[in-house]
Amino acid sequence: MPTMAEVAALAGVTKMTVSRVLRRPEKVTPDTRARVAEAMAALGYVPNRLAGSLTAGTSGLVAAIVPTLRHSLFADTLEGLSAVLEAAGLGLFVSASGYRTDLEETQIRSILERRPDALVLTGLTHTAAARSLLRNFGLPVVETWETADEPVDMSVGYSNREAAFAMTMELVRSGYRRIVFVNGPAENNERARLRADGVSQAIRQAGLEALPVHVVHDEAAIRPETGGRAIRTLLAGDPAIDAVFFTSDIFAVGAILACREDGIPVPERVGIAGFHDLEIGRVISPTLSTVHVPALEIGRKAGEMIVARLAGHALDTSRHQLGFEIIGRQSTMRSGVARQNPLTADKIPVT
Amino acid sequence: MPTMAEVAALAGVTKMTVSRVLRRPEKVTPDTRARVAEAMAALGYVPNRLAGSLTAGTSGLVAAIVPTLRHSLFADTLEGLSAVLEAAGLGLFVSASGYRTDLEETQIRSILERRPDALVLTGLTHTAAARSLLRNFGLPVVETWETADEPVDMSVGYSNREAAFAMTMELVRSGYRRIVFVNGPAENNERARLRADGVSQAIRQAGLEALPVHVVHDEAAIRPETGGRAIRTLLAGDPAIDAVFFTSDIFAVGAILACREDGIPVPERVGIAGFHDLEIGRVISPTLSTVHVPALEIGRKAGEMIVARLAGHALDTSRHQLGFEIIGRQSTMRSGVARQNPLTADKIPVT
DNA sequence: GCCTCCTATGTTATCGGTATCATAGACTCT
DNA sequence: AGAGTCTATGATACCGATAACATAGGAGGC
Repeated sequence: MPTMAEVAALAGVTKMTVSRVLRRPEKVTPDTRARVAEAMAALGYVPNRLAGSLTAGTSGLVAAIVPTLRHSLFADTLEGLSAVLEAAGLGLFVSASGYRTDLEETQIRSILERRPDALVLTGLTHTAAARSLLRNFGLPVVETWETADEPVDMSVGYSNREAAFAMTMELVRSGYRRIVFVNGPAENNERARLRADGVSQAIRQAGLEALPVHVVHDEAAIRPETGGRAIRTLLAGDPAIDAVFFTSDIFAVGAILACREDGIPVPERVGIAGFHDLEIGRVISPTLSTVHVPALEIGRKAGEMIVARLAGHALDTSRHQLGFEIIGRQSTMRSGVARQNPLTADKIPVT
Repeated sequence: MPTMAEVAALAGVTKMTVSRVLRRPEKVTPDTRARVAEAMAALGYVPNRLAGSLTAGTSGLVAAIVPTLRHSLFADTLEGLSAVLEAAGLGLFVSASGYRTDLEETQIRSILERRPDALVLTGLTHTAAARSLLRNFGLPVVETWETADEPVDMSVGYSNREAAFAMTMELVRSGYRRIVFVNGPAENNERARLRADGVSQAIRQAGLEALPVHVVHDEAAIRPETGGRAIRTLLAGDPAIDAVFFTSDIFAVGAILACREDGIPVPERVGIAGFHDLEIGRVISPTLSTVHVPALEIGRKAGEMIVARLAGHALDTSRHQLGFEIIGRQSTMRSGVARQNPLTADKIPVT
């Protein structure tokens, strides 16, 4: 494997000139530049960025930790991030934490050994050790999906509380009166807590009876079947329930399938709403009402924040809140009920 | 940022001893080891792997290039890859090429600068320059999804020809006689060519009339609408067509939706089959017959091959062919037609 | 008790670049 | 023509680790 020294020797110059040809070509005579380029081509020279980064003190690498890649939300975020980073000449290093914060901490540690220029995390739930490690490191960090009151550094997301509030209001507006929210466990999970908050606030504001949140526990295995089981349990326990709002489209789709099997008409007998706006919600019948979340945009924005920070730009955007959108579809669209237009994020009252 | 030298000074030893504590602890007295560990903790020392890699000559990094992350297939492959690599202490570097081989070449070049220990590519379609660059570099390379006759190095995938053949046979078995295959452009695309081959071979073997392949051109924008348009065009042009086999579930789902809108009964009037076994095919009504492809397994296997190679193990598994599965669902299940059980990969005649 | 061998640790050189400062020659200006 | 200023290139040191060899001290054998 040829090194810069060999290229230099062949071109009859020193390493330094070769280095300049690569990173400051305008500082080198066109003539020399050509000779060096020729030598590089002849030897098939590929610069060693490991060595370069060592002196330069910047690796050109951005690391991202997501819970899993098998969820289109996170994949979308990474795609958005990747596009922005690529355009800025930065590389993307990816880790999947499997929703485990302890594992995340280990991963952060091993990631820091590679001296990334920035780190993108998913969610706000990190171990105390991880938080202090990152703070001490002084590395640009973007926490995504949830927006923090006290982020480690920067954050991009949307308001889970407002989104859950808005979707619940949409159910109310569609004529549903006995609404249950199906959520993941709220301990240690800011997102679940905020959504539950938003729902209960909407129920209160609408003057309806607050029903207990139905908690499903196998969050890591987010599968349709879980939603199916949940709705069966709920309707068996309280037949007067007329709408179920799931914290994920995956569950909601499972619920629709279960209702279809059981002959329970959706949206007439029971309205069903989801969260995330996944593709499956668009093709299922009835189509699924849901909250569109800005997955791709979160990634893009995270990338832009990082690029700006690395360029030494202002930090005034260190907390960014993006919009969501309430998508009203068939699964909550009772005929005969007068409805207003679906809400969009900017019409939502800030709570 | 503390360096190894500072840790050494604080612990009253030399850098070399600190280095040993990190990578060969058994070579160091428990006593010294403890003192060094204490010093590392006190300083908040995080080793610099950039520097380590430079001397050690191995970066512990595996790079993967996928067309996009927004397709669950590739995300699944990366997830499988990531899991195996993580277990082996390797990191994952990801690039999205956007289906453009010229961009891929640029990315390969910039990836090589980071001196990864191995590279995972998607597909076999690479520029000549990229191929020779990789060959010269002598880096372990795994080409995924399509299995090559002459891979750059290693490859993992499944047989697109056999899969397309099997699905077509399944349509024949279900009683369809006038079958059209909807494919992407086959020029410069091994995968599309192999699938078309498989279909036409099955048609021939069944003694049916070979209809021209319907080619959709906007492959990069794989969207349901494209499939809807395709089936409308086809049925308008030749009303006797009784089954359409799409090269992607996305298209097939669009076709089902279009048929639903147009009042064309599926599977009675027309059978519809897809490829990939995406989640949407499971929830749409009628459920979609499709070919299950081993996305996650491809990633895992690629990871295993890399780990084995880096460990210096045998190379006898440099080409690996995984199985696929024919999933017969409602969209091709005409009532009244006697059918055998769905085929699985190992029952498929090798063609 | 002396020699050998092993073990824990130290010394030195090096990995492949880049930052920094030095220098020679060309060019401008008076 | 001489002094000052640029410009292109070179020389040197260093980034933060590890490999390879060196060495001191203790254990074991006779």
